[in-house]
Amino acid sequence: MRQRTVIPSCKDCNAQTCSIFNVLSCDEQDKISDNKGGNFYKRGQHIFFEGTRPSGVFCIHKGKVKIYKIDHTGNEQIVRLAKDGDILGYRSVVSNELYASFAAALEDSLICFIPRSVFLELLTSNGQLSMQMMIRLSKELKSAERRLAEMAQKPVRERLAEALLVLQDVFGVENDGETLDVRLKREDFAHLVGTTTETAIRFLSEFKHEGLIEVNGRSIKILQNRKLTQVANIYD
Amino acid sequence: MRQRTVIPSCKDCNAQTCSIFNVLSCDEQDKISDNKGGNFYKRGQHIFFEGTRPSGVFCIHKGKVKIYKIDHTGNEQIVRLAKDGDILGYRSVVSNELYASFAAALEDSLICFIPRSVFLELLTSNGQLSMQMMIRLSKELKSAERRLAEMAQKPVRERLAEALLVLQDVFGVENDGETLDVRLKREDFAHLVGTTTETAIRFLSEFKHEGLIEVNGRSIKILQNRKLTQVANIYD
DNA sequence: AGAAAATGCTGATTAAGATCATTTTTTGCC
DNA sequence: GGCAAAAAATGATCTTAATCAGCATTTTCT
Repeated sequence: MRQRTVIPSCKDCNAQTCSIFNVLSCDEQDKISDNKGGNFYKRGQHIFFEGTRPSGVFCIHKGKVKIYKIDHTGNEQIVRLAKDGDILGYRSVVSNELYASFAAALEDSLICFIPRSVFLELLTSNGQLSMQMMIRLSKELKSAERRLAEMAQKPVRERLAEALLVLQDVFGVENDGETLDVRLKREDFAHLVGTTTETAIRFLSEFKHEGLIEVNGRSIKILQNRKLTQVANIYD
Repeated sequence: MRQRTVIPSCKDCNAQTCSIFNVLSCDEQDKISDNKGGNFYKRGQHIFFEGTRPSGVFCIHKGKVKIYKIDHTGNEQIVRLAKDGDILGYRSVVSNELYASFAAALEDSLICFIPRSVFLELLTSNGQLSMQMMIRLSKELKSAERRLAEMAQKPVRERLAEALLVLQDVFGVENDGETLDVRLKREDFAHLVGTTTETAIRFLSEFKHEGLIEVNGRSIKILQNRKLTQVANIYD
């Protein structure tokens, strides 16, 4: 029989320090630890499905996740990315709605699960936590509105350049200081940028030929941060 | 000398009943009334500007507002619409950032102004209000992510059909039960949908010829709700 | 390790929508 | 009410990116 996944306590969780839960008291952390579950998700495995009812929030102990939508023709669009310490599914829990997106692991991930009731109780009892939650939601909203506008205003080449910088920002780089610490399929690049796989491939090659990035299969080095920012037409 | 605009008290505000402030106690309402300002904005007038620091939140007593972004080429994209009872600028106040968008009146509007400190104080002292705020932010985030995906996935025709239904939903209809209770320029339709004015005009004419809508200058009647929903490819 | 399947790449063609140009109509203003 | 300016409408052309097709390479699974 397969061994049960070891679920780390919140107290011992490195991710915790950079999550919105870092404002919790020891007692409150214990409350989560005592009530939470956890699961190991293989790369590609779904964490939740659009249209289903959330029964709690997920907290990524270690891993990388994409949150995405699929339209009626089967076309995918990634709306958010998440990593260690990030929470998933909180939007739907807060507004008491069905999931509006899918979530799937981009790499093997260990993800905890906090029941809805426990999460909501903390949210109503701890003002600091609810403020953190509002700030989190506000920043996500800002990011979503920005992307929504860019989707209409910027051509694919610019959006792809920005996506590379976003990936660098969100997932960081490996020890060499320039290789993106995430390995996406070309398809996922396309779904992130909002284009087709072929077009994503073409512009990635273009960036490679222009010396902006170095490509080695799915591993990508960002060589010219500054220039890529210019290509992306980012001012802020 | 021009007469000072009469600022209505929150207690007498019809809009209040459908705003997130409907959870406030009488004392809390008084606190807002005592500290708030107010202003009359002519159609087209700006309410706030991207890149500036918010010093409070706006609450629409009566009026219609667009929140939009402008890219480096001067192209506009509407990210949100607001009406009586809606709050503006709360996203930036909550996350303590500069405004990420512009806001301008779509019609002559009377808009109150609640200082940042007063708003934040209520938000930290009233758990119900902060929960309302989280729910509001969650729903806006859902809407923004939905639009972001649709921007990538749906052609202009479908997005325009959806925009018409959104306008109906947000601003409602006039007494005849089918004329949209908002008069937008074709340009604004384009900026809402994420296309050019010419393309917006062409598809509006198409809908007119197909008998889905009736157009009379800027006044638009939605004749076939159901069919428009089909054109928009909306399933939910 | 080797086969099957999935992914990546490239070229040719097509389609959607942007851009440009011009005319007509409407709106706002004195 | 009339006039200038703005907005709406329409046609022609151009551009971007999607689609389709075919082959190469990498991954995954046994």
